[in-house]
Amino acid sequence: MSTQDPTDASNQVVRSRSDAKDVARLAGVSTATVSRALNNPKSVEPATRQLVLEAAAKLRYVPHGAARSMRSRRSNMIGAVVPSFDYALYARTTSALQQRLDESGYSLVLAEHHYDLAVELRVASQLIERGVDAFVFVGLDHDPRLFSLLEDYGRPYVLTWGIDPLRKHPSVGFDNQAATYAVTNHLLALGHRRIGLLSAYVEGNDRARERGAGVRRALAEAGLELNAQHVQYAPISLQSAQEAALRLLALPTPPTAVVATNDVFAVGAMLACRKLGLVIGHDISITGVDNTDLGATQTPGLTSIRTPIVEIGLAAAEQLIARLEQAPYNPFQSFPIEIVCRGSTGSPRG
Amino acid sequence: MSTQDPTDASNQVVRSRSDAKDVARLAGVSTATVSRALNNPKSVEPATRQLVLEAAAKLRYVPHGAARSMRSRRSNMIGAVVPSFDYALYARTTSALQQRLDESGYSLVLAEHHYDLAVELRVASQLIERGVDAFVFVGLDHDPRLFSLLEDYGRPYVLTWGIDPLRKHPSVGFDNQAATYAVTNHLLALGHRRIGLLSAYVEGNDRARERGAGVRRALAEAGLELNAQHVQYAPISLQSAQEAALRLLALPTPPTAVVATNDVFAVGAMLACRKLGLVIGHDISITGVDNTDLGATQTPGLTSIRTPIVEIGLAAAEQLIARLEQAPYNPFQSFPIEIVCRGSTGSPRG
DNA sequence: CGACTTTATGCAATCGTTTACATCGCATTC
DNA sequence: GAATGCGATGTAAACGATTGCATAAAGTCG
Repeated sequence: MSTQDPTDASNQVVRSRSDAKDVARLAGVSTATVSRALNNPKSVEPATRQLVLEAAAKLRYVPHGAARSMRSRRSNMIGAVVPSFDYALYARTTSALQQRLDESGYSLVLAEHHYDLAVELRVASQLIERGVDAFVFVGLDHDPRLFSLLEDYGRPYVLTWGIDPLRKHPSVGFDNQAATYAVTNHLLALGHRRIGLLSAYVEGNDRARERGAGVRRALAEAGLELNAQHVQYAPISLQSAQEAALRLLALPTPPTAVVATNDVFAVGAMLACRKLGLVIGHDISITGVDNTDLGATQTPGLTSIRTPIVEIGLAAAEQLIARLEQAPYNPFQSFPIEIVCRGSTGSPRG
Repeated sequence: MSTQDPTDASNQVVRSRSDAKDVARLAGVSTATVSRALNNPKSVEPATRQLVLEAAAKLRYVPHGAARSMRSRRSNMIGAVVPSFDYALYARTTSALQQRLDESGYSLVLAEHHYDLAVELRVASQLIERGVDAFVFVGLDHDPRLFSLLEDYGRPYVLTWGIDPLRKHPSVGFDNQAATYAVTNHLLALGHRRIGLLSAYVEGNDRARERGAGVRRALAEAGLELNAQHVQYAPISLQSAQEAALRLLALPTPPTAVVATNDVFAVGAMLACRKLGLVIGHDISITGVDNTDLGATQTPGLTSIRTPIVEIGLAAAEQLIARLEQAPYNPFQSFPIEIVCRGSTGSPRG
């Protein structure tokens, strides 16, 4: 447990890195046998295998992955390209992904693109250079050249947080439109008629676009429509969400309810309301999407949609592992979502 | 922007991966020149360089990283081993780390150990196998064999979120003890005498240990001591923090203030208080550490300590890049912290 | 018991770069 | 104008595994 141990007994053992040749020599076999004993145990005599394992352990042998992947054309690394994971959602999904990959001996290489599809293309190319065997991307919107690249280099991939409606690209996620459709209907049922939308920029972001569409569809079905003034876009941060919400609330006839396309925006809106002295759930209703701790712990609690944050990570990992190991897999997986009602929504005043 | 583009014009160009030999042929030079043109531009004639770059672009050449790292013994990958990044803090630090690394052409390989130092050792070995050039670890507590391994394989590393008091291991962070020392003094100044501690398990977690020590030191200097009953340990999650806080509050003489070793615990405690109908900031005071959005957006806002979450990631990246590029670097970097007072703290009742 | 199969192992080529060394031409200097 | 040096380029040998093929030993069968 301690950080220090200057007299570590292991000093007497090997100091510098040893290779397969060293192990082979110590075990009295060829490097071919070392390789087989380590990677394909049943292809060598159990006794030989034992010898090799002992030699490897004694020499603290760590195989040279670059050499392996050069020859075997497999690196056992998976690349994940996310918009940003200084964002609880993607961090959780990625964490689940990493855990599942680790169980099967894969490592995760990570890159962010900060909602810039050109950057996404660049980092994906970089990850191909690093030799990753397969990719996880977020969302359905991508530069077409990304798919060319993946095809050229024969890298399997899976899109997450949405299902490709054309069933062209393997994807795991849920129905983003249904999420906001559900909360909007909830607000309509409570009697709201002037509903605002607080959204992420939709350029290159299908999730935001679909979530906006869910609101519009619900309103349309109620014979209403989304007033252009009642829509505000912002970058994903509490600060800018708060500012956007303030703009919304400063209108001559502000909305009585605000649908935010995610919990961060919703909490930003809550901050704005508190600043203006509005009582959330009475003077104004607010909903989020993703049901994060951030929203759930607010006072009052944020009405939101539980999305399959962890499930997406696990399913993506499983699909890619199956594909890499030539096992059967389900290319399209959609998870259910569910509304979680809390105090941030109520009937409009008067 | 669209996901689909079946008639992508790029179809007519190269389909499968091309290597340096192809580029050399097209440019009319040797592979050595290709390599030099790409990696060490000033060592070739500008005109030649141009030729190579054009050929590379035309063929959509992506170098084979494994081959490169095999020969050059450099992979341009950095490994980060964190306890968990389904935890806002580490996710933010890692995000900052990734961005800074990306700027300099490095990729980030990520692993989690979930507070198990044996797992940490295992994944570190796995990352060495993947060929990472250097490592970032969280905290000062590690298995001594981890350091042997790093030494054997000559991999530079930096510890984060704390400064090695013995100045043995390069480290960037801040004084964890000072954080809780500051909030405890704040509470003492407000008149609190019965102060409780809500902490993560300290085994293998120097941050938690130091933060506990900060409370004890502040109390000792005030002639008080931490009642053993007033200390509760829990895994890092809102749910378990809430449960631990309820145990604390159920005591015959519960503390009038609770110091939590991080914001998640603090917010868990707030949930517990709300459940019991206690008015936070009046009936009871609560403090956190790390000044996260989660705490800042609570009602009332959580008094906390701003810690250098992003700075740590940037400094770690810069240190490692400097070391890998033989530039001068500062192995020990300590950042200041500062108390942020909000409504969750006030004078004790009566 | 001989021919044929199966199994375990070794030999050596191979993956795609980088880089030490050799070479060549050209400019500089006396 | 010969000697020298230097910069740009090519040649070919690495880097350390995996794996196709060859081989030897052991097992199977009529």
